[in-house]
Amino acid sequence: MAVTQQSSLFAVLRTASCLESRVEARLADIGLSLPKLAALQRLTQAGESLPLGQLAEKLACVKSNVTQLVDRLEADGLVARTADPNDGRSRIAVLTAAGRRAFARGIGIQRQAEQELFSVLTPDESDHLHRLLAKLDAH
Amino acid sequence: MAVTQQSSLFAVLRTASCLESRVEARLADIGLSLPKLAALQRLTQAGESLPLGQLAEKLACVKSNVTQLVDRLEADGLVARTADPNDGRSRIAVLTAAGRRAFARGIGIQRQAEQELFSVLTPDESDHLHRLLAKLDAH
DNA sequence: GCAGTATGATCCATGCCTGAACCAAATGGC
DNA sequence: GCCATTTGGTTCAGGCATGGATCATACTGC
Repeated sequence: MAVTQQSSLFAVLRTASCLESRVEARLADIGLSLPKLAALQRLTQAGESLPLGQLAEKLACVKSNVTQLVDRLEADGLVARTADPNDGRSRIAVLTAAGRRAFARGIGIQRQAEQELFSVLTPDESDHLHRLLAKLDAH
Repeated sequence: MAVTQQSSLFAVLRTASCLESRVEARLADIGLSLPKLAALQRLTQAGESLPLGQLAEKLACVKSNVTQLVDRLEADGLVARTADPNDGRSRIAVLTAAGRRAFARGIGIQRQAEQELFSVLTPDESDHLHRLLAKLDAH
């Protein structure tokens, strides 16, 4: 008899939160979270510093979120806020030495976890998944 | 040249949050959210009422979360807390008339949104997606 | 029956996210 | 140069999630 197919929407959401929490669990070992790691990554990619507004853009979130995220990262000693010489309103988040180390470790953990979690898929399947997801994202 | 394949992990997470926010946006029109709708659904499925602990189990979340979620639903007038005659510790969440109406409307919106969002996939693609996601979930 | 333990719910602190209100600094038109 | 507007950030209120502490009630062994 036919398999009762569960909601596609919830299938995607469940898988996502499942993957997310497994990666988060590993990152927690070094005091990082996925949002924190993402912020550190953007900063690294941008050459270690970015005005908060641009960081918000790259993280595709609202500015007030970045304010708080950087607050937490600053409390952790991973980034510091500095003044923007060209614009008195702007504040620049810059990676600290500890931030660079945390990012290096975090990105390693993330890649490792990702590889393990997705090792159940063949390269072909992985490709196919990407194509399907891209279709869903479109517009 | 080869396409630089983006992280599979982030591809899944991005698609999920994208789908989620589009459904949430529609639900917001009637004052619901996905977590609230999910709670109403469990209650409906269980015959309109459930002890909070069991609701937490069905929602696969922690009890303290349900306490707050039911607080909000109660404030919205969609559920009410009643005593459990068999157990003085237990509190039972029961759907109100407004809760039944909200669930009926919400589930309609959700199904409609889901259908629209997944209409970009053929039934075959949808099947395949399910299989891939199931593989990722597996243990 | 009475300790001691289990359990159901809540409370509190915290993380992450949003949108609205706000403020100070920059900018553009005149 | 000055005022109105725009822009960068923060603040605040609130939603949703977690884990740990707490409390009252139930249960269990004796």
